[in-house]
Amino acid sequence: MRYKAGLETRDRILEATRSSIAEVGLEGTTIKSICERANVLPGSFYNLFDSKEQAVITVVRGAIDAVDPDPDHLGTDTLADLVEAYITFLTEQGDLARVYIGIAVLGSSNNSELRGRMLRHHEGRVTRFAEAIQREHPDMSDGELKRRAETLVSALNGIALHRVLDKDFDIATHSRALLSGALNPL
Amino acid sequence: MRYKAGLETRDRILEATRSSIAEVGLEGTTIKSICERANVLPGSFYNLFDSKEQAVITVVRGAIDAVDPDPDHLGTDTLADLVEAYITFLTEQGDLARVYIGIAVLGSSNNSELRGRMLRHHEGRVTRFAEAIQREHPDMSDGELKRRAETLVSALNGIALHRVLDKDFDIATHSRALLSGALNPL
DNA sequence: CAGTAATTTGAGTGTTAACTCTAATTTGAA
DNA sequence: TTCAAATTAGAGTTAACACTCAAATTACTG
Repeated sequence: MRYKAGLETRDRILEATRSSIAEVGLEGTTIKSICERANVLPGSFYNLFDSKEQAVITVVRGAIDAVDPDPDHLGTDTLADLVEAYITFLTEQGDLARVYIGIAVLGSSNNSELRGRMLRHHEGRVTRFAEAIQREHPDMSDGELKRRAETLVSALNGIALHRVLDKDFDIATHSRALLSGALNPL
Repeated sequence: MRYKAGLETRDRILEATRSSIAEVGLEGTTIKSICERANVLPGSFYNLFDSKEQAVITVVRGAIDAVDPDPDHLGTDTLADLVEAYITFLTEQGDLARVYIGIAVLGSSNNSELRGRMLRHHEGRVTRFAEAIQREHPDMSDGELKRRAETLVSALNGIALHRVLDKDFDIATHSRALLSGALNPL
């Protein structure tokens, strides 16, 4: 049972955790950095969360959910829709996108809970892309569908990742280039 | 001036640092983990290196150099050659490849020395790819050349990165698919 | 076979991290 | 208004980290 004050503090702590991961990464995010951003003392943090990891996982779960704008999975997306949705997520949800990329790619190695969650998420994403390709190419074999989906999802992640290093990197143009065949102009 | 014993210890420490970064990442690599792998005590480590960071940078520099099998830059590589060289590096230099991907992508955020080094390396790599594209398409504009090179390098890194999460991921097939246009079979 | 310089030892230092605990304060239902 | 439960405060604990240092040992040179 929680009072209103506790729930508000909890929200502040999660927002602080999110911004801290986005700005300084998982490694740089400490109880101290979270508490300072949230204007809270360690005792309050541990009154609401069992561990730092619990707060981090809550934030990451939110980031994973935000990647997929159609959780109901209506099955009508085109490949271009999926790519555009990813571009939109990356460009419009700054902090969450940074958390997502940071963890998807690098942070999960230590933490088996996060790692498992991210791997399952990735599997689902590849399936989603494969189904979209199949809608456009009904005769393609399952193996080929999966292979193409994997290439595309990994390549998109590579592009998203580079933005973490270079703030001005134009994600949208590069992502669309993957689909338009601009890599192989022979 | 160093005795032979010291040089051998130095090699053991660098090899230990390399394998530690490859296995448990930069964050999991501690003086203790290095010294245990190298069969050395902390005092010996600090007799040969000024800091942990110095050993790490030495290892990373080796990984960066190993990516490029033609440092003389003869200017005769085709795009396919460059992609194949990267595939070879990733598949045949297991530990170094893991170090490279780990740092290129995630580890450099804390460390400005590493970050600067990696950014310069990336720039050089994009230029290299752009020149290879130009050799095949002499009429393409500089902007377009750079854009295509950036897309390709980032996408390749995304594919390489996914192998860190999934040991069985087939880097070679997916990397070649980027060039062959198999992403966009419309 | 000195003697000196390099190397190794391993206990020790200072710092910072996550997390705990008790007491004080605030909340809100009866 | 009362009072038990929820919340907050903040000093304190434990552990792990990078790194130091004086003494013991080993490697090479003349």
